[in-house]
Amino acid sequence: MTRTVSGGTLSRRERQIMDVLFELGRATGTEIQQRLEDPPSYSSVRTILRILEQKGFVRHGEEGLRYVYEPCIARETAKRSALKRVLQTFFEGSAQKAVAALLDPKTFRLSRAELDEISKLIDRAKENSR
Amino acid sequence: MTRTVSGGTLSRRERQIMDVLFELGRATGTEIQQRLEDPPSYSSVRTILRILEQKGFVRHGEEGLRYVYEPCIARETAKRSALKRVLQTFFEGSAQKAVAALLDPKTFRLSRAELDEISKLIDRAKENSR
DNA sequence: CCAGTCGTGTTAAATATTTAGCATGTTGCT
DNA sequence: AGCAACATGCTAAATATTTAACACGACTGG
Repeated sequence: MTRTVSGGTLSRRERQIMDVLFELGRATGTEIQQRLEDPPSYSSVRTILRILEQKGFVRHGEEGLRYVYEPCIARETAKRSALKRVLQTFFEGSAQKAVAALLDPKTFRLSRAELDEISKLIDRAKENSR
Repeated sequence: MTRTVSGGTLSRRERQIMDVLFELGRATGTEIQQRLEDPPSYSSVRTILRILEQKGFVRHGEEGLRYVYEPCIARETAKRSALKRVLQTFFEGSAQKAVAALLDPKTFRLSRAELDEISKLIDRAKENSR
């Protein structure tokens, strides 16, 4: 079985760090440290980064002097699997229900323009569903 | 600071168990055990349930002989905060982008009827945005 | 050139998590 | 009553995670 990032395989800190990396795309140890809650020492952050790298979730490139880290998994893939997990847990697997929640004005405010955009997407989806 | 379930406060198993509980609404130790990946002994599951209860994330009622557990946090609240987290991490905070991903036929297949339903929701949202 | 700064590698200790074992109590059945 | 089945409480050990300390090399400014 493939270890998946969104799956429960990661420890707490590991997940936090992965989240930062997905959010930023790529980041140095320092940047990551700054974004963590209850930030530990820089040294600790690097340790976990090294572990994540060993596990194959992260890779680094050298940029001048320092390392810049990024996730090994395509953002798209991670996105999808994160969504799937939320769907499974909270929306009985139904994308429709999730969309409904996203449209709920109590939670998220969408501008008129955004709503129009979404309308277009739906029309397009309807095309394809024939 | 309030400890939030969707926040990174939980350990791996704790999270897995919370996910099951959110999915099922309420469940016994045995049911939870069955749904865990790499299920540990029943005994272990109960230990973590007790910890979660101590931390205030879960409560139990006695049902006949056995305990039935459920999350302390309203499903709705948990839903919203899970969505927010995904949005923040993967969609630059944009609900629109998330909806787009949910409509992507590569990932989720929505029936014609569902698409129509969503259209209605959007129309309603447009009403409110005036 | 030399001291100071910055970044990394390695290692080991502290802490948290996860696991399971055993004692005990209740129910139901023969 | 006595036994088996099942559930919980408590406790301790095994394992994983998290943290930081120290050593070393590269670059920088005086």
